[in-house]
Amino acid sequence: MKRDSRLSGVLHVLLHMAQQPGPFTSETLAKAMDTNPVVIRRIMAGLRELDYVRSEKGHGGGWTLACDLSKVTLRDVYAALGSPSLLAMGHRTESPGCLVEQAVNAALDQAFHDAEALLLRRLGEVTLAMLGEDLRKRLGSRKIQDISAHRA
Amino acid sequence: MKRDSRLSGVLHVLLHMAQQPGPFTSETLAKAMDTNPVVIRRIMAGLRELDYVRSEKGHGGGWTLACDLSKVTLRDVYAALGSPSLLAMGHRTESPGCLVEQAVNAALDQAFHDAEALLLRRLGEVTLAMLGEDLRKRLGSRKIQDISAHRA
DNA sequence: CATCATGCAACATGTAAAGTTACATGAAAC
DNA sequence: GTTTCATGTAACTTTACATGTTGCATGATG
Repeated sequence: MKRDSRLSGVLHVLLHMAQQPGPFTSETLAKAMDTNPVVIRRIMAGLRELDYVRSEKGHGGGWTLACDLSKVTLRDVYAALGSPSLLAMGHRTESPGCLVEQAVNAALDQAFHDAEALLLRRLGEVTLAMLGEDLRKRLGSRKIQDISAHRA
Repeated sequence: MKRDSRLSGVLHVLLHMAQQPGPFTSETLAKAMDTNPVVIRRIMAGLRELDYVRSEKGHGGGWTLACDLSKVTLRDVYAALGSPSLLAMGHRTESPGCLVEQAVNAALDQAFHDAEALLLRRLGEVTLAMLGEDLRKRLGSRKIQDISAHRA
């Protein structure tokens, strides 16, 4: 199954934006992510809706952070993407008239639900600020890498 | 994202097989699952590899259970399918030369790994025998439903 | 040897993310 | 005001993968 990488992608973008001021154009961000500007706009649209970022048109326009990074968790970002399904597995039918199917679904649902809940809890425990802090540690003494120097 | 339903499907088949003796043809099982015989053969191939089921050709042939249901867990069945990815989300690149990407991946991996581990643990706690027991409870006083009477 | 069943390869379909193209909208620079 | 830059969005193409389908080879039973 093809895996959804929007969460990873949007976090990457946000973290880059947190490293330097100034608005970033979709094109700049797209180059850094090795993707297309339209894709950037798509995944950022949900964040703008929730006022996590702001976008402006015209000269000097682009994307700007507009939230307290210590107040936004990875779960919030996930929700901003529309809460796509987390699990790669599901049932074949949603209305099981067959008792065998019901028994199977009950067992799987239990496990799936627990895993999903744990995942959401974990995502809710990490803020963007914490991610930024972790990044700073990784950077160590090194200079902060300019986004334009992003290597694919 | 489209969700993989092979685990649900194969469990459905196994549980049906546990309800009555005799070999089942792929066609019979396929009708019960409202799918194609070839699909049945595909998902059963992995189980045969691990000797959970046996298949025989020719007249009177078909699929037969060949394991102790109290010794095979849902996790075993999952593994027999080739351990397809459990989570619907992943990273964009696997070799992150970018420190930002590394920081993001580290955070997500942590959460993903925990959820995956929990899910596997849960699946490992349920045996096919337990599923069968649960099914018997659901059946209650009702007669055991013949597989040929399976309603879609 | 005819029939039934699996084994398997090859191809078709459905779905969703990801990528692309095209054009409209609005803001700043000149 | 018109040119330039940037987002907004719809429509389309591509890609990946589960699923569905067809055809034929293989082997077992009657």
